[in-house]
Amino acid sequence: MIGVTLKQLRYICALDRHRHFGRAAESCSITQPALSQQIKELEALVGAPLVERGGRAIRMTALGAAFVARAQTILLGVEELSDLVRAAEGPLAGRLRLGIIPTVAPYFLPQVIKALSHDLPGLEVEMREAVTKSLIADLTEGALDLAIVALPISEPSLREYPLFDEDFVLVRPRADADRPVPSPEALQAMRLLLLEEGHCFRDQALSFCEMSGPQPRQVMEGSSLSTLVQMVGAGMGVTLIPEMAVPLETRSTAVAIARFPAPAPRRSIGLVWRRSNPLSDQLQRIGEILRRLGAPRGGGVEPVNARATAS
Amino acid sequence: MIGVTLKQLRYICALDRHRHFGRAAESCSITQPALSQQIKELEALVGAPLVERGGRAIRMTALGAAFVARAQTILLGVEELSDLVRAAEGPLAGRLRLGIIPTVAPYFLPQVIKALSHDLPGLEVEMREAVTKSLIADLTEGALDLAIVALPISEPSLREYPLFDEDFVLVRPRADADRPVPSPEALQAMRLLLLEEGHCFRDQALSFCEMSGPQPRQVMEGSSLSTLVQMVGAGMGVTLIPEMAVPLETRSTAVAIARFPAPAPRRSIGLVWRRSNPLSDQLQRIGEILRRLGAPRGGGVEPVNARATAS
DNA sequence: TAAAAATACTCCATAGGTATTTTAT
DNA sequence: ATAAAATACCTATGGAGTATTTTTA
Repeated sequence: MIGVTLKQLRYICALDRHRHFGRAAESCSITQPALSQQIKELEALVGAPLVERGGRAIRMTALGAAFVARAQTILLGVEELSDLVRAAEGPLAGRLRLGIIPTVAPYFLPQVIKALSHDLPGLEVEMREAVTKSLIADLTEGALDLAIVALPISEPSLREYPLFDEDFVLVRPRADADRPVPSPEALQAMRLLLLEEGHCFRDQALSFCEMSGPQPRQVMEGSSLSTLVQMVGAGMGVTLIPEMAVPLETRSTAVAIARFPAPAPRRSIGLVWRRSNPLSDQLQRIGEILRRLGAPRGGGVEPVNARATAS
Repeated sequence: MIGVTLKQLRYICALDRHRHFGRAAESCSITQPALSQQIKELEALVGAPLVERGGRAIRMTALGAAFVARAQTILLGVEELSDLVRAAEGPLAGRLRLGIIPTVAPYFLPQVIKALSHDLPGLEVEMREAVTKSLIADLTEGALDLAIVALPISEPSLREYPLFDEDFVLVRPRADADRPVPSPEALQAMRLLLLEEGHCFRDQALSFCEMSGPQPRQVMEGSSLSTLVQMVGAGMGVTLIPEMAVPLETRSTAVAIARFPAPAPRRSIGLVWRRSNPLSDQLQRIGEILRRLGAPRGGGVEPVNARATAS
């Protein structure tokens, strides 16, 4: 493929994303004819069409799709060249694109920001909050440098770095505070409030209750832990939240917290990043800094009744 | 690293290889000032020197070396784009750069060439004979598409495809033809003729004799199996050769062949190629074609005394 | 007929060439 | 003193722009 240019690869990838010459061109900050020309040139080099022009909508040919897939990894490699340069500039500095899942963000992020801005003052953190699947996709595509998620991810191209484990606790109406802590089986009979599809925390909670199958259950959905706790306060059911969420979410609501006896449901929170990222060593240093923070304290508002029911 | 071009990556890699602006430029078919310009431009983009200019000899900086390493994998990816296109053109056609180890080449290659030119007439095979280490290096660098070597290689980035296993046989002076076949231990006491360092066959033979350590032994070296057999004929000692070499190497020499009783020393011959090679499926097809050939027959000149001693 | 891509052409940025100077051994 | 790289300057290719035509749903 002598003669291809990185520009051409960028253009065909943009075209693959937008499926539209005009918009793809715009995304590349060039005009539509310029992009058309380069695509045409690329197809001439390849000797075969990469794009199916069909009036309204365009599609990639089979070869085109395969071509784009490879082109993307090449472009990722090129992107990583700049990370290489940054890595050589000594202590991690510049922009860090950090992803974090919604069930961790509000409770852990403040400490993360504080620790990083203290230990790595040259670092400018760019945040993105999204569910695991979306974060992992962004990571592997190079749109993100680092993510805080629940482990394990088990993606060979990604490096995992555990930070801490934490228990889940039960949130129920304050009126139920003195009742015994329900077993997983008992939980199944109660109206369980859960996050909507896509949140890993939802799956973790479900697996604790052994409700992994698609059986119809007394389940309602909320879009944030905060909402769920409010719903519990309104007497709509019970829910699980991670321990780190306790201080923030149970401040002034009519709910009670109860710990489960061992084996309590738990999750492991950690960092993930591309193994191929030249900043890998620096990212591990960030891991060390964050691990030193330990788990966000679930203490503070540690409710008395929790210990009462547990003992 | 917005703004880098593939040309610049090619140039810095050439400079890394040649350590000389003039010759690097020549290898890229441009003039020295043109290359100097592009390197300078690249260093401006990076914001740091990649090359240490030291009058006579130049060196890469630490960053430069790391940069070149990544650049090479990027360029390999680009090379593979053309393989992708070839793969889409249906039956394997065009140039195939095939490597093969010296202890297999003379005995197996004729059949390989014959089979490939029959089944894949569009294929133009480009040969390179070298020891395993060199072939593997060329494979991973993309200078070779496919290699015939002794397995296993155990390189994660390479795919292995076994073709056949074959025994090693003992070659000794014809005068010794009626003696019993020596045990591995007995072999250690004899003067064993071996290939020079680097040939995997040497190591395999040594490991059979359990002479893997660096103990001083009665060992002499030759540079080809043919030479070794001639030396045996001259009464200088004994040697091992793979079964496939028997017909060609023992035609008119005063040597006798003896098979070892089980467990006889063996080797496994197979293909290796880069997993990332887009031609992977086609290369496997080649594997299927070659596997159908079976092991090159050690028959033909199968010596009588071999069976005599074995029974 | 209307939206979208291709074509025609023009321009300018820049990669690369030649000639020369600077540098380091 | 000499080999090697940098600099100066020029040229030409080709990438990108504007204007326009062609295509097809």
